[in-house]
Amino acid sequence: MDKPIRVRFAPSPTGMLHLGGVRTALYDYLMAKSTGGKFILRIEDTDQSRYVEGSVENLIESLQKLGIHFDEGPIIGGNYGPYFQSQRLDIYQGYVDELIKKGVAYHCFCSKEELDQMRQTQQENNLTTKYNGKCRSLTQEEIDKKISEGLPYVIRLKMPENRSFSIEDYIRGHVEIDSSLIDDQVILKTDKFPTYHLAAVIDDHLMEISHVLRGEEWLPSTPKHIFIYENLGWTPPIWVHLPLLLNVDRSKLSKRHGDFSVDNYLKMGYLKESIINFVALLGWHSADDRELYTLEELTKEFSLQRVNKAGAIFDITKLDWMNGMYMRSLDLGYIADEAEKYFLEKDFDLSDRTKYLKVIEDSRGRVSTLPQMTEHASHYYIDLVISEEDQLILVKESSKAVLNWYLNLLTQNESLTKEQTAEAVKKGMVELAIKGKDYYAPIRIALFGSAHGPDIPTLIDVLGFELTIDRLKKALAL
RNA sequence: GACCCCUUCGUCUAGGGGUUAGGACUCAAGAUUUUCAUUCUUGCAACAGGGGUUCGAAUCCCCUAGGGGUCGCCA
Repeated sequence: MDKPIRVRFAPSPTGMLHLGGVRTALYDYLMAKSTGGKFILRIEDTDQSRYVEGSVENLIESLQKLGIHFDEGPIIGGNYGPYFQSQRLDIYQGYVDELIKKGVAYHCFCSKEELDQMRQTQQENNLTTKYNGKCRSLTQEEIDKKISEGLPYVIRLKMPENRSFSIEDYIRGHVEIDSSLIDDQVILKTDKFPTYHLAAVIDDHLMEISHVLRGEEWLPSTPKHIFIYENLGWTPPIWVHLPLLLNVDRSKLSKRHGDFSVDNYLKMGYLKESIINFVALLGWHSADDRELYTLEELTKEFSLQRVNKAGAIFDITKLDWMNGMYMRSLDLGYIADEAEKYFLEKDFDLSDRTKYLKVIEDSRGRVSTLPQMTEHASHYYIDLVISEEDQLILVKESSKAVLNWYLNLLTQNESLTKEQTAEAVKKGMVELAIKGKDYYAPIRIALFGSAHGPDIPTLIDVLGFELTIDRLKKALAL
């Protein structure tokens, strides 16, 4: 029997959770859920200089908002904690000592200036930039002396010279990388914090991670990780290097090209349902033609085998379509609740919940995001602004006849159902002997402020008896 | 520059030796609707190029090209 499936999402707290992270976290989550495994959140805060205040909170909140819940991690804890790497420093130190003892890691006292110089020279001579191994064979005496002098140092991995590392990647298959190309990676920094390479390996092992899902950008450094596993006597996890999410110009999704944070997309009025669904489809697809999935349905359908190799461009056009689909198909009350803050921002009076629900029902079929509804809905909530062109239509004799007919209808029938109104609309056309545009345009302009818009029964139904009459009178008064 | 990864419509993708290369988004046209939106129908649009292997290649192999990633005491 295979080991239980345990996957982890391990972001560094350097900013808001962005869509690329969501995709990784989502695949982690789906993988765990679909196999009865565990999904772990681990915070990789080993670089204090890049730490951004509030980002851990944002990461957790964003995942929660999207419904991607983790089984172990910050706040909720678990049997493999702590889940902040900054709280695991002692653990790393022990393994660093072990690696040094084994002779596969060493002290390096080279200064930043020296290293910069070295890199520059290498670049000028078109050589691979790599540590030159100056401190590789320092004697114990030399090391002790430098340490006692208080010289700062780092610990580097002593990569073997002539061997080849084989990576068996779940998605990419067999990848071979020659050790001579790999740098003597710093694994412990001057400040005694580990670098990613050390901390991730140790934690993944200690937390019994079975599959490491991460972006493809990690593939080139995987040999370093394998080397550490080997020398600590551990079995590496199954590597799963996910294709990258790309900007429209095909470069790696980055902040430079826009704000791809979850917060931002939520703020722009995209539903969590469509964000999840859309992001899931960036790199994964079922064998059939299906594209619409709830998170729960994804857990049933998702499989790592069907994840693509090529990077996927994040194109918002399809997200817009998908969001529109969810706007129309999800529960009306839910959409109304989600949209409420955008309506409140516009100072619309939502005290009449029934009316609000009708407004939402009419609006949601016409747009692709939550806030876009407010524009259409404004015709129901604020005083109409009728264009000069439309005013010319309203003052025509036939138009007045139409408006009067409706005014008469409404004053005589205070409570018409939509169906009854629909019948009345047809009757009015016959009685007045006015057809088509001449009949519909004036009434729609009077009630909605535009010749284009919802059908008349809907208009009257949403506006309600009083407001309809009020608008009719105002139009007649022009 | 070196190394690694990738390559089917503009975009997301299905297909993995024999298919009229399928779907979705976008766009266009038409239908429905009093109008707008929705919805429906149809259309435009792709196997990066060149060599092999094979009776047969989008599919397997090689080369080339293009794109991306990595080359930090960042992750």
